[in-house]
Amino acid sequence: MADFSKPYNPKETEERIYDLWQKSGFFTPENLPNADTREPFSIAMPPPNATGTLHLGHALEYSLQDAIIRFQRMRGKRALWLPGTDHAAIATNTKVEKMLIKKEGKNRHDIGREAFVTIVEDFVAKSRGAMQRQIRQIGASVDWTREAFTMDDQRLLAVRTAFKRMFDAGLIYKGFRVINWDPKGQTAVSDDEVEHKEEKGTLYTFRYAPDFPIPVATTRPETKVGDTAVAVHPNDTRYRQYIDKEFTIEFAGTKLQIKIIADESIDPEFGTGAVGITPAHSLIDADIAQRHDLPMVQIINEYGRMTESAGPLVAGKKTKEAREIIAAWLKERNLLEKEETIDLNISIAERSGGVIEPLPKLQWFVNVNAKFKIQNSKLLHIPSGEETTLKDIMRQAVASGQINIMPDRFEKIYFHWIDNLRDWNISRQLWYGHRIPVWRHKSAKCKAQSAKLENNNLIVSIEPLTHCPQCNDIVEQDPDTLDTWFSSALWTFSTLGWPDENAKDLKLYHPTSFMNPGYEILFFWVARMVLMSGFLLGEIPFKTVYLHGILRDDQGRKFSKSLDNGIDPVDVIEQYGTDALRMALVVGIGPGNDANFDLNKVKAYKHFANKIWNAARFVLTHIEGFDPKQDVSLTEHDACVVEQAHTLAAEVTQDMENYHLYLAAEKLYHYFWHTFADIIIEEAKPRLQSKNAEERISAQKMLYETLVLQLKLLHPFMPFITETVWEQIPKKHEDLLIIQKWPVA
RNA sequence: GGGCGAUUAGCUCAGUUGGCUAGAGCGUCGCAUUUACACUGCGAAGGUCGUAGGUUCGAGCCCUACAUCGCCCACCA
Repeated sequence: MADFSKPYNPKETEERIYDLWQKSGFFTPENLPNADTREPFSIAMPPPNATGTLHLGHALEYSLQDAIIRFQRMRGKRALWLPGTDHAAIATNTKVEKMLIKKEGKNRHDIGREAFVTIVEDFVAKSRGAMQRQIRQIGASVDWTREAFTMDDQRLLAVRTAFKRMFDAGLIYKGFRVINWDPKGQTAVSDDEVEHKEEKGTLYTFRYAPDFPIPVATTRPETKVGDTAVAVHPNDTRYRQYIDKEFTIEFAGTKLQIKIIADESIDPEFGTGAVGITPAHSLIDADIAQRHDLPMVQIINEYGRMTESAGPLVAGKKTKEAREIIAAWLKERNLLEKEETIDLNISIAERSGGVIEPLPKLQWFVNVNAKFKIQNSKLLHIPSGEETTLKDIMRQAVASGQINIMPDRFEKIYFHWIDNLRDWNISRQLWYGHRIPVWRHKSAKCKAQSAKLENNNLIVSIEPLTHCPQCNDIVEQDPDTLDTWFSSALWTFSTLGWPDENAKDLKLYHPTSFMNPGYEILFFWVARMVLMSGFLLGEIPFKTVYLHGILRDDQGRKFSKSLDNGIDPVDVIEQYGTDALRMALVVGIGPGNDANFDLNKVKAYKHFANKIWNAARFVLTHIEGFDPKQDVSLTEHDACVVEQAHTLAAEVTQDMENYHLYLAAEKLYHYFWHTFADIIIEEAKPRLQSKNAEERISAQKMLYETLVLQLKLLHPFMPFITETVWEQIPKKHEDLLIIQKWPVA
């Protein structure tokens, strides 16, 4: 029991209270009173990356989710909050490899796949333990018995099953295409993993040869040894006469075959109105090349060096060196017509920081535009048996209102992303992650190959294979791993028993009720969950998406290692208590808004915790002899006070239901301090001393009731102190506060 | 280039459907004192709600333009 004679000391009580809750079993919804008659309410916790420790952003996320799950639990829902961890393939692979390079001066290729994966797994095991402790400290009422990991056996089965079903439906294919290659991380990345950074660059306007009729402009002269065409607008009168002509050119020590083509996508107003097409090293050029059936010459390799095909002048050189060599070559021959400095955007791999080099490579893709027949659809406007596409599903799920995104403005951003979406590259040349569940024959061709397989010798399988089930030849697994978001996209249902479609959890808790990610992963994760859930289950993964913003430091700067402005939530909790931190992260921070984190705000809520403590102590010492089971009638004044408190309760409930937690919490704070403590208690003091027993008992009951009411209302936000005070209070039943009935129906 | 957000007290920010005499925390200044609580109470100063127009009985909130800051998307070569 806490010592009521001293100021509130969170350290003394928080761990004990968390244990009390956990031992009660109430985090597991089956253990709640009358569990079977309760309506389900579920949240899948966005699994934190297994890359290390939790930061304030996680604390914000869990404070919101815990407030909601506690509210719903008290409201009588069968409340499930399912925790877990994400293996975060690329992030973890990158982080551990960096550590390895720093410590031993070796990269993953130096030590080999098996050794590297072992090191990563050890690292992840340690991180997960630390993160579980931190989640407890935040007070998160998660069901630990259902804890999941994106790489455990159950999730592995889900990933392979999803892959196979998509492959069988023609939605996953292997294709040779120009993709975003990260030379630093030595892997392909998806479009969403590419960031743009503005930089000054040089725009060179030149001719391939003195007699070449059309000048072109480029910021990357080194790629011009890979050009196979020049594209102009079909209506451009300057160049119309050259369309379809072909030129053989000696260029920078190599021979080019340049065809003049007409393409609508060319802007005649920009530059010279003509574009040199490099099919192998530009995603846009690759599209144009495909339309015109142009040949592709790869002149840059995976390490950012020029290949033999680039010609002897630059072969083996780094792209930057080659750029200067070719620019000089042009200058010498008087082919360079103009050099100007312009702003350009360079593409950066978000994890490694490497400069993206578009390269043609064989990769696995999810086809977002392929039509397929959807089975068992519960999606609005997409009936079962109808042809649809993954894009359609993603769009309709939100457009129909079946999924509600908060704040609204992100719906527009979401639609815009979908409209411009290309096929999703899901293969990575990393070693940590779900290996692609495809096996190929080592030697001879299997006679029993499925006609469906567009590549020879491939078998897609849920069970791991050593031999081909048909011809018994030895097979080996595809060396690539899956994009980490492939497994995360299954999260809402892979955690509930899927692929067993009859799993009890899946039927009860899916679609989940609430999803609370940061807006920065709207595309990476939220959209992909809609895609997967739509295709595999024919339903939405969640009903409400509440996007939270980013926390910055007190000067509005991002938290970062280089600024060394990081704040460990555990330190804040040590100093001010969990409840204070939670309030500081909830009050006044609306959905989708970034917020500056100020320790003064936490301090203010620590004071509030103390205020609750003292007010409760006052009430307790002045209601001695009062029995809550006894029926007492209130004076008119006291009845009025209680009624007003209930008006507040109704308002707060409304706010909670609308997920306006930031308003609910602030109202409760304000009421407790400036109405309950400053006015109600002060006015009650003389009556508590009154000789008139009726008046005295009425005042006691009034104080008791309003305090109890507020403890319940505050519990979702400040669970520790409210539960601690609750322990001290005389009550009708000796149950924990965590399962008390919410005071508003 | 396209889209979005922010601009409210010295600082950090709320303000839910237009009703506001514009609020909170911190900070500042006065007063109180063995008080449930100094992690306190009472009170005060401090705002032409970015700028300019408009709609309305009424605008911090709605509309239009502009300015500043920030974010997202996009390989005008």
